[in-house]
Amino acid sequence: MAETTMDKIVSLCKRRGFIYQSSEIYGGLAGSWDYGPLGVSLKNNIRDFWWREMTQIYDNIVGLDSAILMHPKVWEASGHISNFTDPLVDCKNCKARFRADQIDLEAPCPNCGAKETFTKPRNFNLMFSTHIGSVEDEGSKIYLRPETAQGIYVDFKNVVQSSRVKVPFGIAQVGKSFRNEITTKSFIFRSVEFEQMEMQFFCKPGTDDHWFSHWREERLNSYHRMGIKPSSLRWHKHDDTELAFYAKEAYDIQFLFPMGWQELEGIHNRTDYDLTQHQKFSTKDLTYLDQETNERFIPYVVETSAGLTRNVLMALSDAYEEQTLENGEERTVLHFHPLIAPVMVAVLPLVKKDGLAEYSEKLEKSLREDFVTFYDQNGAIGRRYRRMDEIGTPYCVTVDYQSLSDDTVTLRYRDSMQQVRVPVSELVGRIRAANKEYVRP
RNA sequence: GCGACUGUCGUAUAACGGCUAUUACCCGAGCUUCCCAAGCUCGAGACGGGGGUUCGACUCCCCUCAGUCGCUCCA
Repeated sequence: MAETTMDKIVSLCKRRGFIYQSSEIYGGLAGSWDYGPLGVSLKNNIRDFWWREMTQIYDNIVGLDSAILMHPKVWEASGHISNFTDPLVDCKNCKARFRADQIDLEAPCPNCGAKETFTKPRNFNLMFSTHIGSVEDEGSKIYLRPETAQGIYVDFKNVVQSSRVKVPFGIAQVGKSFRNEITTKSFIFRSVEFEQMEMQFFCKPGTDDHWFSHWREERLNSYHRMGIKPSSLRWHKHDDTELAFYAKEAYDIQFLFPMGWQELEGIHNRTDYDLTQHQKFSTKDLTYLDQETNERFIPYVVETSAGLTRNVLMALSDAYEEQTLENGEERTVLHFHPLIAPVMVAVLPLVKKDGLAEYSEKLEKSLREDFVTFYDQNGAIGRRYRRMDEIGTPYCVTVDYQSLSDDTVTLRYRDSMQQVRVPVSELVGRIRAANKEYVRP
């Protein structure tokens, strides 16, 4: 089988309208990407799949959409600001980070004892800043959020008081985040503007380990349900040197991208760190009262944090296949699970004369209520099948002369290329059934 | 942010200090066609951007933007 390279995926994405470079006619902007007609459909489908699982299937998870721009104190409380307003040094040996003004740079590393391993003092300006109002001064400086999680923590009290949730419960949010990355890399894998799908699960201290393993299992299973090859997914546990300062335990789900194993989603036990910080900085009481036991506590948080845009790249990488058919011809096919395929069904007249085109257009319109459809009458039928294969359309419906007399059509399956004769009246049911049984080849 | 390399139609490419910048695939219009990229005709489409050298620059030089690889970074 031909190797799936990033070049091939980038090329397909541009050619077929999945993803373009931002501001391309002006020479492009590094680390920014636009989602074309098929790309936005794929991205929305992945987002909707996640949202449906999290807020509709599971118990006790509610949704939220918090603002991208937040009070600057949020980022002081979270620790984001202190980490870039003060020059920092890293120990190259143990990766520990220190404020340059608080340690002796000539001395051995206080953490691991290694000598002369400090980097030069640097400012880490990972947050984009801007100004509210038309006057630029320090007082009006605000930031674009570098993660969606803080919006959830800050609204914790509001959600508890307004939606009758009881611990343990979760808050889910999908939204854009921004990081002023020093290097952007590997197509859309790391970009300055990206979308996150995060769920913060609030639980009683002491139950956090249970919920941590619960969510680890659920999140990996979710990718299996999306049709991703299990052999392309694996766990990566953060050891002590990789653990963020707020985390008690952290695992990443990694995916085998064309450039190697990379992080797709993080499951982190963030303890009560964030709520405690916000309680301290806001001076508002963020404790939770358990009415049954009459206990008051700050909940622990288990976070599932997935990159939506990374999910798009995963879906493309996982689905991409170049096949050599039995007759020696080549085809490129995207094996998207029907749940996320940008187009569900294409309707194609075998030829475009003798009323076949008219019949097909009418059929295509009638299917629109149930599926995302596409109509194409242009060129030989085989060519149109290949075009649909290349954008990952799971089903093609072909109208021929027999259709005109008995209202049956050919239903052609993308992965197997097999065809069955189906009455038009059974089409929707057949496609729905096939979707339920779908197994990625 | 540092170093090395690379920029020609959507993709992959060819050539050249000087005639209308080559070819294939893709794409569009038409003909043909009763199920998997067939064929024929026609058509659209490119030298990343700016500056310099030169009678003349896609070609040489400088800057810039973008990309690839390695380091760094990824609280």
